[in-house]
Amino acid sequence: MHLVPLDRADWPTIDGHRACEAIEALGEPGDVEAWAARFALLSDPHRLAVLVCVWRAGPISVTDLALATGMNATAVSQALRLLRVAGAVAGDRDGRVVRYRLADPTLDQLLALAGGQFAAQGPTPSSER
Amino acid sequence: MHLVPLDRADWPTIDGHRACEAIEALGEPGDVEAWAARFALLSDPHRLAVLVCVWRAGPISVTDLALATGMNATAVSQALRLLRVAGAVAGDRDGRVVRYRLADPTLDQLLALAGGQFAAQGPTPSSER
DNA sequence: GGCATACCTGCAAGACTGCGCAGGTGTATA
DNA sequence: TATACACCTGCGCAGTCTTGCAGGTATGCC
Repeated sequence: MHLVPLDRADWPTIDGHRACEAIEALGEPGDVEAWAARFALLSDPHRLAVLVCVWRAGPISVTDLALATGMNATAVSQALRLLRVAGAVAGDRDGRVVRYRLADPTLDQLLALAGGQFAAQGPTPSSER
Repeated sequence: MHLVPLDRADWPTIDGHRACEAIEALGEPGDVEAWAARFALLSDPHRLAVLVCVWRAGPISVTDLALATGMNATAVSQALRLLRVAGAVAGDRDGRVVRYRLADPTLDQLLALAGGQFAAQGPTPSSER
């Protein structure tokens, strides 16, 4: 059960089988990188704030997001661009207003896991909206 | 229901109530930042790889982590330092070997959510270990 | 048609982060 | 006691990311 690549075959080891389990756990290299990219999307406080607002406050405009987060409208737009190209959010144009909504179901689960601790503890008006 | 801070009271808005909902969703400012920090921990592919290995391959040494991930042992140690001060992992010394294990239960859930798609699809040895 | 509004897009400055090297600490072995 | 090993810790460099400004595009209203 030697999953160790040939170029690392002579590297030192403590528990060889543990290393093999670890390699197995990593699966395809691309998978870890893809998830790291997804987490990177949530790693900036401002961007995460925007995303939480989009998640909980439904389809919402850039202007209102700026008001809610206290950010510059340009910064909000910039953050949304990243989220958009990553497929996290999608915008629907309504006249000259663009309202953004969550587009990635997995992100919904992720935010729910976090939101269970920082959003639901607040004065939730009526269940889960 | 005006949750808008006074210094933003004159900012433009599209749907005022949406902005209020968004502010409500954010809760305490510190909460969002705390979660952003948590996500930032998982945002680096190498660090995430280390964390996944620790998560799935149980208590494992720095040397074996380096072998599994293909990283320099110093880089692994560096990554572990960040994870350690953040409370994500903890190390148990056994002679001159230090074996690391997951220390944050919330991270376990987070990784399970991601792992359900990149780790469990591989040849899972025996259920969930 | 002309103007104001809502939003998007380059560009450059600044800050931040991760990596590798060199050196140090603690532990087991001869 | 002396040596080898596993790991940890400052330091400097390179790469990346975030931000703000200036300018552009698209839409609605007069």
